[in-house]
Amino acid sequence: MTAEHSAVRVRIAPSPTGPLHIGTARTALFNHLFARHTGGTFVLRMEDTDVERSTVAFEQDILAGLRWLGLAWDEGPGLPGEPDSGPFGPYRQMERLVRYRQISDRLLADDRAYYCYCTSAELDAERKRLEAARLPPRYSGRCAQLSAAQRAAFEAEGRRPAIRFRIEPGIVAFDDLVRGHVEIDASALGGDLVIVRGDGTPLYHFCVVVDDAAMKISHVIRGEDHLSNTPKHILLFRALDEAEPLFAHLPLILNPDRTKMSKRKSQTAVDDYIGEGFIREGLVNYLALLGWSTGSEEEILGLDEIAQRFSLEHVQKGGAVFDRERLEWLNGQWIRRLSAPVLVDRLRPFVQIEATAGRIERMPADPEIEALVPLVQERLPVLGAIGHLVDFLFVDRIELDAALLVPKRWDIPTTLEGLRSAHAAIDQLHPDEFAPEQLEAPLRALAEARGWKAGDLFMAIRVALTGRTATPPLFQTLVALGRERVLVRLGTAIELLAGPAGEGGRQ
RNA sequence: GCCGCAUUCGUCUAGAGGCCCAGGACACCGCCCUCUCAAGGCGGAGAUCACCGGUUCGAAUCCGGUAUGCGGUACCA
Repeated sequence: MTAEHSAVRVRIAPSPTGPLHIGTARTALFNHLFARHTGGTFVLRMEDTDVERSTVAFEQDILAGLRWLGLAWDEGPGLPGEPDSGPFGPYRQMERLVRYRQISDRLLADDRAYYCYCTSAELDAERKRLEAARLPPRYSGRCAQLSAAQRAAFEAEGRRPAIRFRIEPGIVAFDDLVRGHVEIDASALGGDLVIVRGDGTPLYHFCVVVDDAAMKISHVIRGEDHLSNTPKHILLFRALDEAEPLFAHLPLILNPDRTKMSKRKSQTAVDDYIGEGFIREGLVNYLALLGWSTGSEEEILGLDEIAQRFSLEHVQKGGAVFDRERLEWLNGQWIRRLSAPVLVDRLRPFVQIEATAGRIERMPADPEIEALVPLVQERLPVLGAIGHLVDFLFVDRIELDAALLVPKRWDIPTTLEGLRSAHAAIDQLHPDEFAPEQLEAPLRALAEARGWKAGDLFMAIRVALTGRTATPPLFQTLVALGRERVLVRLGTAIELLAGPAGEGGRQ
């Protein structure tokens, strides 16, 4: 890091043509980390020049998602109706049109660019012809030297010209901060590059350079899919007489089949992960470790710790397959680290969803959710799993499967006896004795007196109370249910087993 | 097709000439703990470091080639 040069300025430049993508989030993260580590500035710029596909809803989604992840930007667009923040605004490209116009005019005046009157039909035909001849597609340059008369003729036809930037022959080289020295022959770039559409709107390769220059971006940290485009950008920086930034191309995040991660094959929307109950700590930790490592064996790290350790030298070169299982594990690690009040906050919306969907009969109050924390905290890979874990606490009637009620080593008569004696034992307890420790002793004693394995008795009770064989610890569950409901549910289970479908029905 | 980049256990990765017949983590299997499920602890299996050749006393690490994969090649970003 050369500290004597101008300060580090990095950016994330998403396109509001879809919801926040996991890949965009990761690129934003790396930029943010680099800025934090170097004391630099993190800029957010919306690349909304694809008017057809850009929407304000997507823009909002992206901003909200980045904020949710904790990736605050130092400069960027403001909320609707609010001013942008930062001295290099505006930070939405569609609000910077005059600038692009000025620059393209200048390029035109310097003859670094020219008007091209080819229609897309003509261009398509040309491309097809080249492909048929097994030649690389490339613009012929037939508008490169038009006379004023020729231009006038095209104009008279009503053709709206695009603007093309002249790609001069030569080798373009740069030193990528993660890949090292890269050289590309400009002749492989496909000919002169369209920088402004026929309708006057500027194109990505042009805007990105104009803006990175205007916003004094020092390091362009982006996905590897832009590596091959970098020479175009460098040529543009030179034509504009602007200093080239340093480049760092991050490895791609991959589908399981090792192609670039896509909506078709993977879950790519950050919203969907949020909706499942991934928490920001888990997602950030996981994303940071996709293509980067500390160089040591540390792996459970918070954003600040990651920022301290971050460096581009430890960025991996090869693509990384997105591994949901590892994400879930990391997420669970972070859920376990949350304090009870924070976990209650994070859990509340997910409990609400269960209530709204009618899977539980009412929305529990905060103290009730907090009481759940010890039962669920180490059993949640994602917050959305809360429903299935504790729904039996919030419904009047549970579904009981008589077959499930009978523990593996037991038969129906034994189960009935077990449940009846458990009912009696619990019935004898004073309501104010209803605590985990006070429940366990008598029930264990009961099992021992009858010569049962405690586990079998407990399992019968568990299923009678919850309908399930896998639950939080039994005695905590009993307490959470409360004495009355415990007795009622034991009674219901006994009836079910003693009824026609139960006793005598099986075994 | 052309151009570029990449390649260490199934997956994420450590490794920057001898410490590596390759370490950690997820997933998997087993054991322990244990009222179930988790969590946790311990252990196991899993990579001829893509391949071939070279440099070197010595290569996963350096060089060359090959293969495979991926990315780019738009008046998308």
